[in-house]
Amino acid sequence: MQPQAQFLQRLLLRSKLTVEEQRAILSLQGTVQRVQAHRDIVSPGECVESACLVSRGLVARYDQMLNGRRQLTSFYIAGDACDLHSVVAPKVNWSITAICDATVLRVPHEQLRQLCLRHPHIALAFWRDGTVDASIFAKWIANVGAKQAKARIAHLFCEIGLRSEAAGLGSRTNFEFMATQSQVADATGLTPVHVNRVIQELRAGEPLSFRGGRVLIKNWETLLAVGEFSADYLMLSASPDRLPGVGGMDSGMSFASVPANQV
Amino acid sequence: MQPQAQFLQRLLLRSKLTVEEQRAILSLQGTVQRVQAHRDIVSPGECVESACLVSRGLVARYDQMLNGRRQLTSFYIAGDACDLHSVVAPKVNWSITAICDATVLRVPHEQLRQLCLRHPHIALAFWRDGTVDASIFAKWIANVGAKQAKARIAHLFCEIGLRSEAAGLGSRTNFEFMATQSQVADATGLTPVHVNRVIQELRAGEPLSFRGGRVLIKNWETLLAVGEFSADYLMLSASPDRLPGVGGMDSGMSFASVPANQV
DNA sequence: CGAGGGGTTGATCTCCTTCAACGGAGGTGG
DNA sequence: CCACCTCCGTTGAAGGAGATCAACCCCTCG
Repeated sequence: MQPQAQFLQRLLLRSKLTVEEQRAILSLQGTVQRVQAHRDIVSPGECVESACLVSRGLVARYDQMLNGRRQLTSFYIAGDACDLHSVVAPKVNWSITAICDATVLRVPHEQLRQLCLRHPHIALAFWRDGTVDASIFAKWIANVGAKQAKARIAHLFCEIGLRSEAAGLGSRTNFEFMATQSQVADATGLTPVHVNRVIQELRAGEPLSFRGGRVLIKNWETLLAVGEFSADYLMLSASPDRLPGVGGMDSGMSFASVPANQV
Repeated sequence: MQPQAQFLQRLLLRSKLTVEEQRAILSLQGTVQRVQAHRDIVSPGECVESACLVSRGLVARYDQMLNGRRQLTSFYIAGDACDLHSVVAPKVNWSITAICDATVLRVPHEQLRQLCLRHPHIALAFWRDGTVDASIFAKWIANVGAKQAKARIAHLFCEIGLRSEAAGLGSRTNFEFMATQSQVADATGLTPVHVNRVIQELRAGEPLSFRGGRVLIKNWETLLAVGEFSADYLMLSASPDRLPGVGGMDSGMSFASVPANQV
């Protein structure tokens, strides 16, 4: 599937868009960029001029401390835009890196701007998307700030599982997660050594296995409980949303899904 | 100053708006609500129908764990909208609470929607505002996940200081912060006892005093260093932004500041 | 074959928590 | 006006979750 279609699919999870709006998104032009594992896509201080749509692989945003310690603040899987907010705030002060070999589509801001100004509902969909991001950030604060190691790690796996499923990349109990234990440590604010021990506990206590970039959750309910996980913050369940138009209803508009090849 | 004007002022820190757009924001109608300290304004599971502009006092968003522990995920001071994203995502799954006695203006989503659809640049300003929020969230993850207690607390004080200054509520080294040590603990993922000890260290080591809801920073540079604080993530320094219009430039538009009383 | 990255294990250390108690300020009611 | 309560800040002692340090193994890859 082409990256634009992946991205559209993701937007449609939460936003209702007309056929015309969908076409506009599908017809975005960008340059495909392959990124090696551990290479940074964006670095602090940059003023970026394009946004990145992840089309393959795993990408993460992180902050680096002076002592070298790094803290991942979010993961982005295929279909996610790791950078969309850069349209309204192009100056970044964090890094985005490829966790494993990845492919991204770089879409110039110029085009996204046009989209936003021509199609207000697309701007709102982008904003909504950013809101989900923020909601995940907030949950991570709670995760890292107020939970024990085992719960943090369990929570992370639950999140990635559900997001992968929603993105059509697997099921919540069996999905690819190309991160090392060390990267999980960076995401959960723990050390690799301790992550290792906890993952062994989780393996022993049945709920999951994590090996070679694949997560297999044997007992979803247990893992939910261990991670104190509640899915609402991902905003996946609600039906896609759209603000009622100014003049009244959206009568006469079509919201059918546009097949990806129809561009 | 009326809350709408405070809010506008905040938006103008980062977004450039025409006189007309500014007027539209100033003419928002809402209901003023006084909230006692420790009372919740929004609770998880709610589907809110209005957004809250903080006009006086201190407000915070938090998550509650099953064991009763709570994690604050952000503070909102006068002028901030603690809830703006609810326009595009009205279902909330966290709480918003008044840290001290506070006054908020509740603006119905209906009006904000109208604003967004009639004035695309306002939608973008709102999105930009949400992006700042997200940026702060991300920084908090790094703060809580990768720093020691002293640095976390120092960082928090730096942030609130700068934000207060930007909002015209004091200077970065002398500002009101009506939180208890216990609430600082909830924000930094520490225990009240430990926060107390660390604050004493900070007092002894000169950089700051924090008593009776007022922070006095005696040595800003030291505090920055201790907290490993870098202000860019607040997006305060850059000049206000505006996407270039579709047709071309913004020729003929006025971006002068509208006096608050001129509505 | 050697190098390097990732996973695993054990021993030790430490930052922070937990538990428990006390003092002071402010508010309330007798 | 004082007794009383509650919330907040403060202090001490003990305990624990996780960090740190240092190996070692396995696999892949050049």
